[in-house]
Amino acid sequence: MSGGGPARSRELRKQGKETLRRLLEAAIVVFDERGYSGARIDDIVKEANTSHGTFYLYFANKEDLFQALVSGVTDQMHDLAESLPSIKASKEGFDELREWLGRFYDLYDHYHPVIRAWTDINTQNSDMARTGAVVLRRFTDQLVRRVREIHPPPVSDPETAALAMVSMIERATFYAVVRLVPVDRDALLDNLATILHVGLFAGSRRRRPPGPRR
Amino acid sequence: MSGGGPARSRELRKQGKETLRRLLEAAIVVFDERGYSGARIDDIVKEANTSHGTFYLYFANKEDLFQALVSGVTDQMHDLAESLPSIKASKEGFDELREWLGRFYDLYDHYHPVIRAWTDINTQNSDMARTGAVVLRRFTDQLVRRVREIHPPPVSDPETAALAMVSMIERATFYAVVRLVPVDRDALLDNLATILHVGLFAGSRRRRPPGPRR
Amino acid sequence: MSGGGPARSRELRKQGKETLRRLLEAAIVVFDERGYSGARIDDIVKEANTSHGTFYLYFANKEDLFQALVSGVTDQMHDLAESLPSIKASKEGFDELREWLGRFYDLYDHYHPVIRAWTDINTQNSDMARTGAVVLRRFTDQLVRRVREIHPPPVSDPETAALAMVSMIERATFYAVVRLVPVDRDALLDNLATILHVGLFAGSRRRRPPGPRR
Amino acid sequence: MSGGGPARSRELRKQGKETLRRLLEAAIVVFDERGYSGARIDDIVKEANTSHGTFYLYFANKEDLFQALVSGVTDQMHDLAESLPSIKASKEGFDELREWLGRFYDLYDHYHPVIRAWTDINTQNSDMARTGAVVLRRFTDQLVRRVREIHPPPVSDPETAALAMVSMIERATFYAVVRLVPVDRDALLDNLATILHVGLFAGSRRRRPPGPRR
DNA sequence: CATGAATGAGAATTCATTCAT
DNA sequence: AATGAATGAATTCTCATTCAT
Repeated sequence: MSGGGPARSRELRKQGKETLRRLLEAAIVVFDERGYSGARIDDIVKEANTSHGTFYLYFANKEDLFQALVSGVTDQMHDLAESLPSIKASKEGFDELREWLGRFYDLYDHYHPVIRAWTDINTQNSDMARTGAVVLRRFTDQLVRRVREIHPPPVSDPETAALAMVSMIERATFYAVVRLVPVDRDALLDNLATILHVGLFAGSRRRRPPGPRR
Repeated sequence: MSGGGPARSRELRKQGKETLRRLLEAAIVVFDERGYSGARIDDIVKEANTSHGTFYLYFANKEDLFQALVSGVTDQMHDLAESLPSIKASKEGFDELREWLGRFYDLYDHYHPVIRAWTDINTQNSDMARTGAVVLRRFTDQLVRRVREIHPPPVSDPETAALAMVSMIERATFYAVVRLVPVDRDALLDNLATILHVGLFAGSRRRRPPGPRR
Repeated sequence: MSGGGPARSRELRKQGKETLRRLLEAAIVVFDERGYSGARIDDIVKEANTSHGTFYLYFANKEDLFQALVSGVTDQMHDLAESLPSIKASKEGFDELREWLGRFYDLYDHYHPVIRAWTDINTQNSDMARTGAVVLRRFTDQLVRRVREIHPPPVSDPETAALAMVSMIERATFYAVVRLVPVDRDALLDNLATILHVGLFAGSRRRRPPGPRR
Repeated sequence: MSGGGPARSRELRKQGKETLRRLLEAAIVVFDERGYSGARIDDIVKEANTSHGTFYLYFANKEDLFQALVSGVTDQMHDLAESLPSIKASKEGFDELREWLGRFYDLYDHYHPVIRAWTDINTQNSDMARTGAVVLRRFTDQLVRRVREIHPPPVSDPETAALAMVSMIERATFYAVVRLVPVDRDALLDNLATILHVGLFAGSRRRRPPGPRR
């Protein structure tokens, strides 16, 4: 993950890279504790064990740091969307789906403070909101593609169905990750995978796919 | 919707009630534009066409105002959760479900700036987060109750299934309301209702329920 | 003299006007003591007996305050330029010229900290520099007009001659006002008036105009 | 021009001298763009293509660098003042005067950012202001000497007349050099020389000295 | 000699809240 | 009941200077 404005214009040596990394990780921690707008630069540098002035060597301001984090998350989200496999009716298909959901969960788990703040930065016309829409789009588009591969077509409107599925995955993961509901990772993933798999193949199969482990 | 701290202890005449109402509505507008922590008292009083000093005649501070808004939303959310009807397999059952989703949508549409700000107030240990969890709980509990009424049982784990459904409804509505995806109210509601209805009755019915209008 | 950005958008009552005036006068004092860039907002508000926050009620920042001062000076400079009388060869003409120089001196005396900073704010492309050029232009233009009224023409190139005269007046006044040379007001004014008057009428008169008082 | 504090105590090799020279020239450029207090060490080292740390190898701080520049200018100004020739009524006298003004112009042209910054350092009691007064004094004293050589005495008060002349020369040159007025070097110098020469010899001559070339 | 990194004191700015009218 | 003015604590940001390599 690369630095913000000021850092982008300089060549960073080993020490510089390390400091940059520390600042980015510290920001995630502080955003988690206090939210984006509640986070003070001061909190971040303390968490990163560095000084106030150093912060501004790497980022123009808090938003610049946030941008750097967001663009990192965005990249990984895009890769993840790309890697959504074809969804097969078989047990193997179920397992692949569940495994993919697991990777989504883990990414979300690490970056949820950033993702959360992202949603909160209410700037209709900013390109931050635009970026968010693009990420969402990548997930739904890829899911639409996978749904279209299924015969017979499980739904009449794959576009909206995909949006609904992504909504479900995203928010349920969010609730779990921020502990707003007391559900553990495996239980959630089993259930999500089951609901999705059943929903997509209920019309063509008699029996349920392998149920959740617990 | 009632006033905050200072206002609570006073009897409000007609003029006072009007000012209070203007402040609350202004706050929603400003929270929409700038988020909770980005909203300055100054913005709110300007939007409400009143003065700085007047604000503190009605609210102890910004959080007090926010509490007033949240408790209004919370009450309405609870009423709405309560009103979720038994879900029947019939065409009538579908219509009732869709109608209920419509009421959810409209409530969300008006208050989304408040709901959004809710997460902005990140402080894990505040009772604001607690309140959010309670609202979520009410929805899932009520939905679990309705799912349990269905025979044969459509899912093996009604608790997690309900969580997934609520997640889907909430987030898809959010995406639509804040225009992060270009879908209109009716199209979204038709599709959500269909997905939920099919999901709950697919096992016991041969044919799809009435499809979306468009 | 009117206020800066923030103050311009509000109606000021008596108390507000008084505070604004105090801030502007305080700024002149502080600019004199420490120069423009050396002046801290803190110094200014202390001199004005008000608080830090109050400053920003009237001005967006130091430059905004400076702009307000400059535009005040500019207006008075323009009026002064306008009031340069026709220059007559007579004793009365000499007296009128000297009186006008006296008004220039007094204006400069009060505002020299502002004028000085103005010159220092080296911003080739800013409109501040532009404004300075305009003021200079007004003086030279008016002087050219007055020189052209004289017969026979005392100089072959009135444009550059006027520039030279204005340069002399401005800088000599500056040296005197900031005490870089030990010359008092009356002595300087007598001499300047004499030099100018002789320069313009030497060709047509035999005798010197009434000499300086000392 | 010699280096500042730290550099003074060291013997500089070829590379060192080159770096020192680059820093001094860079400072002039940056002072021109941003003024003295607006100039950051960072700007200067970037302009000089060197690093932050290197700056402090040659100068103790920004003021030290400035002192080095000022003392260079001061020396050259003193030499220039010394070199003001006796002013003769003849065509040759006019040419010598104009040539001297040309040297003043060129010196001013190169160092005007330094001269300008000089006033930016406002602190009345600093010896920097003292130095400025001394330079001014040298010019006026030398001019007084030259005026006293002229018979019959062209003015009754040579002291103030000299001050007025120096004021005119300095400020007109300044206006021209910083492009506040659109006049080119030769035109300005012709006119200045003419005005001075006529002023000093008008009483004893019938005809104008050779007019400006354009 | 040279450099990138780090530092922290100092200055600017914001904004919730109080107050006098 | 309403308001304009004032306040100052909290925060952001800048930049001269030092340091380790």
